[in-house]
Amino acid sequence: MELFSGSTPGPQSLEPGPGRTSRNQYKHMKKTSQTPNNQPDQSESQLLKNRRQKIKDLQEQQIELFSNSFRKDTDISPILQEAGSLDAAELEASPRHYEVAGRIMALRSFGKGIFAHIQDHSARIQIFVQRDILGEDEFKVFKKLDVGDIIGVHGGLFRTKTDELTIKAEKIQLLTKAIRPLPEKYHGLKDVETRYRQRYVDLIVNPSSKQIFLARNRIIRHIREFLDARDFIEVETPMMQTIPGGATARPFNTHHNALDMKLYLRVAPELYLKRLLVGGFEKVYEINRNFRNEGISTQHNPEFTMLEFYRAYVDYWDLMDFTEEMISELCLRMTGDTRITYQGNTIDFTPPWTRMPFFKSLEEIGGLAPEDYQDPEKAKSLVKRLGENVVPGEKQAKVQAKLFDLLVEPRLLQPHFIYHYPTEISPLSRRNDKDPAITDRFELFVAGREIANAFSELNDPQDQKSRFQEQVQDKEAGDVEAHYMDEDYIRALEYGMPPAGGEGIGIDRLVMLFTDSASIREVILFPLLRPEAGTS
RNA sequence: GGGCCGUUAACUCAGCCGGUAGAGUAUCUGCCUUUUAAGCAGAGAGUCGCAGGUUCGAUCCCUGCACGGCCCA
Repeated sequence: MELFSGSTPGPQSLEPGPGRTSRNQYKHMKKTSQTPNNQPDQSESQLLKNRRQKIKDLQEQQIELFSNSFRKDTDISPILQEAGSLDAAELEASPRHYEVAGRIMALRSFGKGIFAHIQDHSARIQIFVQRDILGEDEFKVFKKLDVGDIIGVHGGLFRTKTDELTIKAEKIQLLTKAIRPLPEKYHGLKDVETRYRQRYVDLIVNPSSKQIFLARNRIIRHIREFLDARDFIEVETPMMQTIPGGATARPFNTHHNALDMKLYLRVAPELYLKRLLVGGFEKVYEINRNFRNEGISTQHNPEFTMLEFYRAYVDYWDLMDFTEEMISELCLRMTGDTRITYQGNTIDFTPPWTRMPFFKSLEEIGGLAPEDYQDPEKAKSLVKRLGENVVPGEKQAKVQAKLFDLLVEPRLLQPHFIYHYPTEISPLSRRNDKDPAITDRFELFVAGREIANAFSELNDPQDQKSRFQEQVQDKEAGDVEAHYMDEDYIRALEYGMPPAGGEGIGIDRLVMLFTDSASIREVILFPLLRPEAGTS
């Protein structure tokens, strides 16, 4: 009640009358450009014109349009929980009063009584506004408000004839006037482009969209808890790097003016996290953005979020167990089960998951005979026949990886660890002790896509140097994704990096799985889009 | 980069064989104090993505471009 008693400055309610902030004062306030401009604009839609006229009317009645003097005493959700079991008589016997705030999402006017729904971050509740309770003047002002406006409401709880918990408004204060109308209440906002460009509107009107980002938050929180509980240290390493490394990918270029220095946005944090292993951290992780200068698709956004973690004194086999535990536990905490439904398919994360060597998968899942992928000419012609290009001079392992991408990856619906990738395409992985042509590396596939990439780390500086040199040759031969030489990283390894396992998990793709989203853009708040015509 | 599809009122969508555009919601006016996609009566609202072409006439047919979606690379 104190809020409405006049102890705080400024207009306290919709009651017309002298207020502290007059229209003229408005002009001198900061953010003037954000206050409504009442100049009629010929090109503007009729709806916006109506709103501006309404705003002018409200201002003439000294109604503050953007008041920040209201303090709510509860979210809406607790009200619904507390009173959910109380019937109409119980509520009448012991009236409960609340101060709530939220956005008007629906209005049903009956002349002298108006029903509205207001929505805050927690829930939605109905309010009932009556002329005889609010008073004639204040009621008249409320009738001018629109769906989309944000208001503070003081009132007592009751149940309507249809048994809906409703706040009978005794005071109402306008907190934010909306100038633009919200999309239609029934169909909502469907246009995909508008949903991505104007995510703020999407989040207001599409609860399912909001749920995706709440789920994303829970997923990341669970991962942090999982790692923190196992004594991992979260760190932040450079996102602007002088030598981009840690992944075969094309970087974004940028420039530091004061240092007049070329910089790259990182494609991975890997080499820095391993420097930390050299420095004595034995369990580190980072959850942050990577940037890769490549095409955009339902699976790729140029900036995306990756978890990378490194642990000394474990190998890739240990990491498979660790990954099974982390993701099956995550699944259990997200859904109460170790299975999910993704795009109509049931995916079962119950451990253990299938583990299969890379070349074996080409045979068993890809249906190839050994000579199909071992014979360079056969492999190349097969790739071409499947519709993919072969770059002249491309390494055999790259061709084999393409065969894998075409024939195996799309078929890996259930979780699969594919391990022992060729050394040629794994420049940072430890060689297998028995066969130096393959590495102690695996990738995790779920729903036909790569979710994780992990390996026993290469800590032999000489071997690492020669692998970098090979990459540099590839780069000189025109491979824009090949690694750069990183002398400082070699120097770090020369001080001695403990044997370790490291893994990267694509957070966006994980979120896609647990929110049943077909496109990565559904799980990124503001996905990259080309500039809208006329806005840049 | 290629193929297919889309772009019509603020939102969701119709629009037939080419004859200068409709509905619902929203908005505005009036009525209505327990509704909930409230209701009833009336009204206003459009650069049919942009630019060309064909045609007496183009939202519609053709070409190019922009943005988006899906698939392929």
